[in-house]
Amino acid sequence: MEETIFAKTQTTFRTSCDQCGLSSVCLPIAVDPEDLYRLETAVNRGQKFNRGELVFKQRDRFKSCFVVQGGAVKTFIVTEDGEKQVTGFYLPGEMVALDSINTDYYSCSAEALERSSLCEIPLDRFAEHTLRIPGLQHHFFQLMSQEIQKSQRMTVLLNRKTADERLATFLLSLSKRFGRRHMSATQFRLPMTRNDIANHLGLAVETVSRVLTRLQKQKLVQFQGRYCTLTDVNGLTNIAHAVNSPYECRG
Amino acid sequence: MEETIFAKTQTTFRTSCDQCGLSSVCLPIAVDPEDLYRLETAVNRGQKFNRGELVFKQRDRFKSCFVVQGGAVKTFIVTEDGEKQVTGFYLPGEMVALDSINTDYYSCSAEALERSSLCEIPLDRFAEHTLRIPGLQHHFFQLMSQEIQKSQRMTVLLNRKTADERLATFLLSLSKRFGRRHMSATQFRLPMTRNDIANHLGLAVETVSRVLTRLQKQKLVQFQGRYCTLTDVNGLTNIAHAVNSPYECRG
DNA sequence: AGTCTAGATTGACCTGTGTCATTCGAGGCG
DNA sequence: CGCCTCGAATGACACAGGTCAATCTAGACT
Repeated sequence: MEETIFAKTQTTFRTSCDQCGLSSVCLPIAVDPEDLYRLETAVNRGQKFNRGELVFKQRDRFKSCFVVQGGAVKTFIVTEDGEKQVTGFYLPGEMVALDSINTDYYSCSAEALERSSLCEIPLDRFAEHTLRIPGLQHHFFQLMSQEIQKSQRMTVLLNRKTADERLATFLLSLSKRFGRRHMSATQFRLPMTRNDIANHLGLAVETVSRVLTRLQKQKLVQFQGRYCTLTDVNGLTNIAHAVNSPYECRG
Repeated sequence: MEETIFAKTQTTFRTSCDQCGLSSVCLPIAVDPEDLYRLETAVNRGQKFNRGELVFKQRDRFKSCFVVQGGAVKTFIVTEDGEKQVTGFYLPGEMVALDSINTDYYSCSAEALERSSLCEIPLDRFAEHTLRIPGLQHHFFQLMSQEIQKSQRMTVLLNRKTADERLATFLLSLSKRFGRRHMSATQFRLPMTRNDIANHLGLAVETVSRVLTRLQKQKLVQFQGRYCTLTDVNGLTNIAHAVNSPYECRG
């Protein structure tokens, strides 16, 4: 039933939280069986979204965070001046909307990149939950800290890295994250378009294309359309963590 | 006693929290008088740091957040590959180290940009505090959400804006933040070097210099060394929110 | 199968911003 | 007071990556 080498995006979703396989994200919320039961009744599991559908919309009233079960999601903000900026990609096991917790409105929109399944975790009455479930608060603080740190690493990426370094970093990040969920870390399908990647990394689409073909020529990766095989993780790592600053070294 | 037009950095610090003038940051933590008393005993007020001194250091055990009372602080991270990246500047009334809450270690270092005074808010036993003070958790979640959103705006800035737009945005941000604290929003001293600005905005120092003189020639700002006078806020706003993307429009 | 469209690739060219090198100015100190 | 150092400003030049334009590819639909 499992698909071949490439990470499958639409799997059969389990009906109980403790079998979901994403326990490291949600289950710390529920430490004892009673909590687990409450969690299961509170959480709205396995909502499906088609490619292009919005999971939530910037400026809508904040209601829930979402955990990706299958598929993939991108978040983006639209700035005052109408610029669209992809702020993140979310893969199975990752939680979306942490940036909006305890604010009144969603601070970004989230859109399914392919047919996806998400768990909705209602957090509008967050305070009550935390009183009931002791570990919950700590867990969410941790998730939010990570989100800040992720965003700061992004800042470094954009500030200090060349196009090649950005893309190597990006591919390795996907690899690591797929790997964490027991999917292949070296062979996967990119759920997003080159355009999304370019936007996210602050590059032109053309540059993304050029760099990817260049990395391919260097035998570091191989592409067949969206399908991606990392053939030399070390090589990529070397590029990603280039010892020096963007402009004074290359090669 | 008040200094002239320029925001004073070393003021006489009050001894009680409710007179501190930063109430919007700290006092939501303490909603009733008893809480206030607890807060005053818990918080370590008015610690002084000289220019260049570290308030806390990346990878040190996380202990406290800090609120800037007077002066200014920069935070920076050092990446695996030895790059230094200034992640933020913190002015009076702003809280530092939110990105480290509920993590084991500080995720960045904080350094005083001039002689500064900070309030230390011990949060290592954060969970107990939140049980005792109901509003505390909500308040901190809010602060952290803001921090994430700030970081995301930074991403947009770095991704989509030219050097001119970045600097206009930067100056306006300082202006707004000084203004919030009842300091002049149009005349202030930059507490950081051009180098810090350049690093933070992902530019070369030379570019910062050139752009600042350019903005000066356009009569939008005026500089005397670190002293800065915004002479045309609207003009700056126009540049900061340039209607189109960096490269297809200029002027 | 044939058509359509959105996404991806590739080449030619251009420009914003980085690098290098030099000069200038101001604050700290013997 | 002059020396020293660090930060800032400015000019000459180089190049990474953007723009424009054309072509190719692969699903989606009739």
